Amino acid sequence: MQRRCLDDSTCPVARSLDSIGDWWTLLIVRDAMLGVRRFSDFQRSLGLARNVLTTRLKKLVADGVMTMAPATDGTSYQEYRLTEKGEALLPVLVAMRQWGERFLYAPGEPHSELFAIASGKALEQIRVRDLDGQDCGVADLGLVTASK
Amino acid sequence: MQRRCLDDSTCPVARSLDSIGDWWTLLIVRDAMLGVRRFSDFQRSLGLARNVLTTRLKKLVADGVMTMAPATDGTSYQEYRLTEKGEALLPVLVAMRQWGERFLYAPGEPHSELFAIASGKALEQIRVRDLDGQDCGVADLGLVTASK
DNA sequence: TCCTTCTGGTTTAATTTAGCAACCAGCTAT
DNA sequence: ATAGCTGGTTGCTAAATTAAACCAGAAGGA
Repeated sequence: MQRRCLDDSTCPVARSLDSIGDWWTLLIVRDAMLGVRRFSDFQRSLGLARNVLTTRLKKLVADGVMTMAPATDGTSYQEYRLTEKGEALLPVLVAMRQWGERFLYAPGEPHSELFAIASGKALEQIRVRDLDGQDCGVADLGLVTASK
Repeated sequence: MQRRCLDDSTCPVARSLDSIGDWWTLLIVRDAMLGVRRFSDFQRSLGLARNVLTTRLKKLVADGVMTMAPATDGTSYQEYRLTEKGEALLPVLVAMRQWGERFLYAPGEPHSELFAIASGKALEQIRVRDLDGQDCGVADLGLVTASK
């Protein structure tokens, strides 16, 4: 009995979850975006079991979300870095972060927040729009099966 | 030994994952957005075990993402619906969908796609921007701890 | 050089979760 | 009335998660 595999799904959400839906995986990606690169730093930062971290990193590398490369700091150790594919998960993490900020914290409760280094300003709220720029809610959307 | 609970984290991503990071949960929310409301319809659509569906729905209701209400079709059964909080997960699902569309399908491979019913047009690519409207990549962002 | 610590894991064992099938009581349609 | 649907629950097994111990190679210090 294996956990259901969704990597053949025709729904991109399901297929994405097959890559990044595992427990801990998105937190590893989040940390990687903040500059964490080394095995022990991930482990310290997240506090997860080392063997689990091993399997998660292996899967992320196998899926092309991260790469393992020799460290750039002179030591003969290695580091894990996000690929372009991995960095492209930024909108997912930001959307999740904004949802959490809005619904999961009491007013005044402290939480971390992203800002743009260049301007020092906070981020715009992510919205779903169609190609005309019209905001779309759940009720405004339909689903088709295409093959582009 | 229980699976790590992250609902006290100061990072909104972690706290969000505590609500919606479980296996199957985001797929249930996705189906709910497409109009699925009944227990057996979720089960048929997703093909997950019924006991797992039960615990997922209970947690979603407990977390305020969905509600259980008497069905509107005259029968005395019940239906599960997204709350406003649940519908607010749309950007998360769209971001995940767009990531999957871009990286997880071979050219020409068929997959489902969202469109705006009003205009018939597809969705704009979700981007991360600061309040000036400047596009931000991973390297352009910093993290602070605030308490708004 | 020797000793200690850090790194990046692997192994083992205990606990929890997921998947499957069977079962069941209360509705509904025929 | 009766057969099937609905919305579960229960019990079992396989797999995943956890924590803790262990380990070899590299780095750093005396």
